[in-house]
Amino acid sequence: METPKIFEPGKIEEKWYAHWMEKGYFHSVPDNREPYTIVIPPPNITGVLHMGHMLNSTIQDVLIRRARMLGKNACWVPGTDHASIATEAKIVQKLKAEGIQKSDLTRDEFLGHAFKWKDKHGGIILEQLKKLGASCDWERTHFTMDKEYSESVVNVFIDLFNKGKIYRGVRMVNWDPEALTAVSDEEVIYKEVNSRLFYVRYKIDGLDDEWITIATTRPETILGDTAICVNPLDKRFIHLHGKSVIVPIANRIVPILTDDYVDMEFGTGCLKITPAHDINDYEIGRKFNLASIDLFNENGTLNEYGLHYQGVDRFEVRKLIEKELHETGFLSKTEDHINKVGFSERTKAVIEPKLSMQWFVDMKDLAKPALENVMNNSIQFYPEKFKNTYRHWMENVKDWCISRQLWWGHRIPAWYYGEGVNDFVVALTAEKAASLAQEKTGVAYKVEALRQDEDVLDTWFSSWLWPISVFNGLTQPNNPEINYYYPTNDLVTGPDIMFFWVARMVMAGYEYKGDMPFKNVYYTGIVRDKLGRKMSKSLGNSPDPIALIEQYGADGVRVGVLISSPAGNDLPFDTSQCEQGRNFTNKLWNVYRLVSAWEVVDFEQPHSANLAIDWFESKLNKTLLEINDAFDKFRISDALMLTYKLIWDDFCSWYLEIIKPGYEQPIDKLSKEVTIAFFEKLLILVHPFAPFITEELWHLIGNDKKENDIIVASWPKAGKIDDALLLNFNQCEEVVSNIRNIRKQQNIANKVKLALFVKGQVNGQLNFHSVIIKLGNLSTLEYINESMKGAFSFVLEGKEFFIPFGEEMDTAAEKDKILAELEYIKGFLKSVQGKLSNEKFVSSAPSSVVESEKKKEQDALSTIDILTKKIADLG
RNA sequence: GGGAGUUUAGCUCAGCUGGUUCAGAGCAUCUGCCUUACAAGCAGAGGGUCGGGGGUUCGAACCCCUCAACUCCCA
Repeated sequence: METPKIFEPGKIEEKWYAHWMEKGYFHSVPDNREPYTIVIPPPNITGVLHMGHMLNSTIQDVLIRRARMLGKNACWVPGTDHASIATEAKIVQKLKAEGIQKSDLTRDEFLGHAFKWKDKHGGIILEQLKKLGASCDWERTHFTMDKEYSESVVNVFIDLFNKGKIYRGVRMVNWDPEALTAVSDEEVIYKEVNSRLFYVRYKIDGLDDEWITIATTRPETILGDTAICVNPLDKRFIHLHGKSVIVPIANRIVPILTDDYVDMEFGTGCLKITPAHDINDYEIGRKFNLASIDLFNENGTLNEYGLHYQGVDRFEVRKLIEKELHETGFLSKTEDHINKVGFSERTKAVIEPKLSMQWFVDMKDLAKPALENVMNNSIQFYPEKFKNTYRHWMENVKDWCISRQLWWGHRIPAWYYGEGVNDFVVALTAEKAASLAQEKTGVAYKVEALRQDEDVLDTWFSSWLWPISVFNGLTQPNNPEINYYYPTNDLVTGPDIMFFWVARMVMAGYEYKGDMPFKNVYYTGIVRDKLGRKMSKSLGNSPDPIALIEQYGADGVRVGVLISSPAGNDLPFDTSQCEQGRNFTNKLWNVYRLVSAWEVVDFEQPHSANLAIDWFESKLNKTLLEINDAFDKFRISDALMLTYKLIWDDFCSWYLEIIKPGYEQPIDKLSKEVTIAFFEKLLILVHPFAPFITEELWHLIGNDKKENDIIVASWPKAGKIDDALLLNFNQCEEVVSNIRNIRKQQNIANKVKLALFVKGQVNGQLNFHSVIIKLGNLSTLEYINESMKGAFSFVLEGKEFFIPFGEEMDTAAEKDKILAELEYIKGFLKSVQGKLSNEKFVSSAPSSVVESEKKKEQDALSTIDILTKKIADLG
């Protein structure tokens, strides 16, 4: 059967993935090899593969596959994250569509629905990763709510509580009125929005017709005002110090305070204080011991303090109250104003600062080793610039609000036995809690009398244990696996979760293992569309990765995604890159087509082939060192590009063109064998990037019998590099290019054989004489002592090359060309001589630099000489 | 408001300690070729005051100052 001209990836991907799985190549168990471990950033259980995962996972797979080939015990641990808010929202939505309200369900009923859903639809994304070729150890797939994992999470909570690092208290938190839960500072996204500034008049109490005007963006919170504040230095208000005002609508009397927090320049210089609904007001409230009036219900509507607005949504109230203030004469004016508003990362709802009882982690001590070990490069960031961002966050780290008013997640192991603020204990089970409660109070409590905290923990409170818990390092400390695989090697993730996840894993690592969780962190960029927008589901600008794989092949997409994605830089993605990737796989395919079609006959190897083999061996070795170096520096795109060019340019365009026998000619045995050996090495180098086609070709070129697969082949070791040879070949390439150029300019068909004469070759032949004859399609290559008239010519390295004219020839054009060249060289000479005649340059520059300038001068002079003669010869 | 980063060819990016690795790569473009591995290809070519201005230096894409634009992080 004839080999198709075009590689068809769809036919082989599934076959090889199944084969790899069957052979258990992805599975790792501890042995005496060096471990190489990556834990996947666990995608949300509800997630589907998007371009970000694609980039991220491809990089991880490249690293894992190369490590495997380097003989390391490669282990890539996959899994999913329960993603409490996102998943709960999804389940609630799904139930709603079925006519079920969450509020109608008990906690257990709800969780029953959730788990049922998870079992059915969860983990689609892991199946999608398989299509990409991800060589994860699927036997190690973890889920952050697995039994043992959950135990770790809860135990860590208990431990930190017992160490005094977790506390419970009333604090100002970020409230998401849509998800009805508190969220952490990191989950709030601030955005500039066009809003309005309302100027509202408050009457001074006890004075006749004296008013003070405040400016606010949130008039609906007026009902919760408990003070007015001015800057003590503000002369405009000195006469009002110590007075009180009457809050409009609420008709409450509140004091006028002075504090230098107030910016005299902003608005009217007079600030209303609503301690329950603004973090800064809250601080002032604490300072002056103000009452705080919480106006809002959990869903963002007003409560009984909202008076006649009770039950109305906060944004609706803003409109209504504007109207009321206007009608009653309290509103003096409004202005357009741009301010920053916090939005929930998950639900996009406007965050409401709200006082509430929550659980917090005290971060100060945890942050110390985490900061130190990144700053001293024990943990290395790629690119390094992210160290700055990391340091800034760590140095200003705030306590972490970890309780969420949700059901989907790890329930907080706190048990309440009374109504007092401190009437609780923290324990793994109700039984233990009962005995602890008894210890604490001296009273015996029945298990049934205890109420467990209703809240669950922030998702990241489980994710931060990921590198430890996937090896059961907390439930079974010092088990052989954790001791072998931890610390892991590389973490590949986006900079957007540096604080959510990376920083906290580092903290947990030092707290619970006394060691870093990973050695290197590679931050990928954000995948953007052509217009520079972040690819997202809501914008609908993200291509479906699976459709891309079907169109271009997994290998093509992998190459396309990596071909221009330096660490930390955004990846502007365009499908044309996948096209390039696909073309590359097709190129590989055609190497096979060519080589496999060669018929072997036992005859002496042509000289040109012999030369080409020596040259390519050096070239391959040299490039291999460069590729390894690029990998060591996590310059993955560079490593790919080096591989790409080695194959496309050096191997295909030069090496194979030299080796290739003429049409229907056989090849000598040795050349074919060596060529296949080269091809095998090249396939190994491409394998991490394009696993499927390389496995297919590996078998097609004869490894089928040997019972081995490329996935476990050894990464080549670089052998000898002959630099002189490489240099000589460069000259050969230039000669050939010049010949081709003359052909092109003179419209000489490729089939027409040309004669080439060289002047200035003193001893023997040109390097690569036979190669030049073959690639230049020459009838003859001869050496002469005198310049030749009536010939095209070019100059390289002081040697003159001549190609005699055919019948007709455009001398004028040839002369113009030489004149232009002459002009350029003369300009060049002038600049070189300018340098050399500069006293200061000659005396201060290093002698090597001066020498090289002198050589340039000599070369230029002799070239000018040659060109001038040529022009004379042309007449 | 505070901090970090970026600005080099049409696009995406390399460019190390200031000097022959110095103005590069890939893609795109243009021009020839359906040359028996590949037109998803081959061969050639043209593209840049290295964001603007100033300075240091014998010498600056690289160091310093300044202005501008963009991106990200934090409040």
